[in-house]
Amino acid sequence: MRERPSARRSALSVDVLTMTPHGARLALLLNRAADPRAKERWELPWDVPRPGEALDDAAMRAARAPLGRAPSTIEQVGAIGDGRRHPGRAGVSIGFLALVPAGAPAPVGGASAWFPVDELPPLPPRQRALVDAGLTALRTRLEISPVAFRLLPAAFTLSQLQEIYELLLGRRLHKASFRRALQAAWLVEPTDEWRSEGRGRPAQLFRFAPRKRRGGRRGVRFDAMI
Amino acid sequence: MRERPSARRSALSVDVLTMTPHGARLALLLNRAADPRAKERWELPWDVPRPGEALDDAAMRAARAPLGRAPSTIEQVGAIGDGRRHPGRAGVSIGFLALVPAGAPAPVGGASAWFPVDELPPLPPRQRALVDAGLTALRTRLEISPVAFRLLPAAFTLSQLQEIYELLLGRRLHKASFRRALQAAWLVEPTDEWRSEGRGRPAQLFRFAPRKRRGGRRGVRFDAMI
DNA sequence: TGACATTAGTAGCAAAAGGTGAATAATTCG
DNA sequence: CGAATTATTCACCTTTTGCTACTAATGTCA
Repeated sequence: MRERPSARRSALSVDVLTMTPHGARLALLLNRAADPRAKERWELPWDVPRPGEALDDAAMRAARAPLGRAPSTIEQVGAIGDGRRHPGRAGVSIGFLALVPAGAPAPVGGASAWFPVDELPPLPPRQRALVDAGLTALRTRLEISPVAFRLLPAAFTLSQLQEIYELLLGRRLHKASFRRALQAAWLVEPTDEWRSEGRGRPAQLFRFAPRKRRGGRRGVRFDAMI
Repeated sequence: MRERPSARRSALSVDVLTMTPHGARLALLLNRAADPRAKERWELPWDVPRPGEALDDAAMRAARAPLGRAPSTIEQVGAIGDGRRHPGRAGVSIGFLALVPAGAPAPVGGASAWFPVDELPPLPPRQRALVDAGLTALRTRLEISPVAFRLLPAAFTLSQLQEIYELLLGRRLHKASFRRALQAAWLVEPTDEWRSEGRGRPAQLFRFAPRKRRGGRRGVRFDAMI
């Protein structure tokens, strides 16, 4: 079982937002609160970096414990150091987004569970703010970082990929346009496998394999601003 | 004169990347190193947050001291907490990007100076990494956050705005296309002032005034990824 | 004063990119 | 086998973008 961070006040914590698709929704991994006096019963996995340890490594440790394995990516999303309460009473908490491919196993033991992000239980205020920042970052990075691919196994169907985008964007996308744009960007390559998912025509499996940038000259886009 | 942070080892520092356009280049504000034994003679302005003080407020203090006034924006760019050296020997350093409109006065006293970002003197390794992260963040946020407008005074010409974009993107943009996209996004509104800048036709001044979003339905763009 | 250089701002067109619905393909189920 | 279901592609049309060229307003200098 994992070692729980000491209850002593610490200067710094790393708090992990472990996300995975669960059906048509995004799920977040929460730990049962260690402190029985805590008003909130659940909290983000968190830990205190060891002296000299890189923040990413500390976050990876915190993510690994309840998950039972390493997430496919971990990236920083922001630091909060104001008066809002943190379960470890850390002065500053740094949020990390950990992405787990769909089909993740249940968390280790009964001390952790997945929650749909739109039905989260009450959280310590600072962690609640980190969750909001992380969800915003996830959507912001969707078009510039391969986050969607990190929420899928190495081989996936284009319909699965589109579902991830729809889940993260919160709206339906047109299938033909989605595929045309994807192919034009040389981001995926087909494998020679096909998956039959019950009824209907089997789908070809693709893998994430970004190719060289073709002439990337582009004007400026102002329509994504504010 | 500003109070220099204590030389004691601290758990945390906020380090500020103060940027302003200088001619056709971006300039960064550096402080002369406090420690005479330091190999690098210059360093990013930095400070240690007071207990209970929000990180943004601490960063604003650190930015204000050498600049003599508040920057137009300050935003977090990332935290580094690995083995790389920091002048205050902080365990973790959080980088903040502070933007200053063009035409900034010279820094306060002789303890600070502007340097073009592509000709920076040697910096403490951790601060060097923060600078790189900050420049990347600046370019990444260019299309989703009004950073370019924060590098200009409240009233500006469209040519000035285009120059900022060209400076940040490192490439020339087409005038007609730039203006057409800008007008279509309802981001600026004309004032009734005109500026005569020596030779050539006088330019109308505009101000940043984002209007309501017109139907924002859009497909997914994959061409900005990786 | 008038030709010319210089900077600002616009039009218009062709090409590329994007949105949409329908057609076609390959399966499972009954 | 035929209906239902899912995948994949096509064809058509609209919007966006890149580009060249043009007009406008000012300073310079002979």
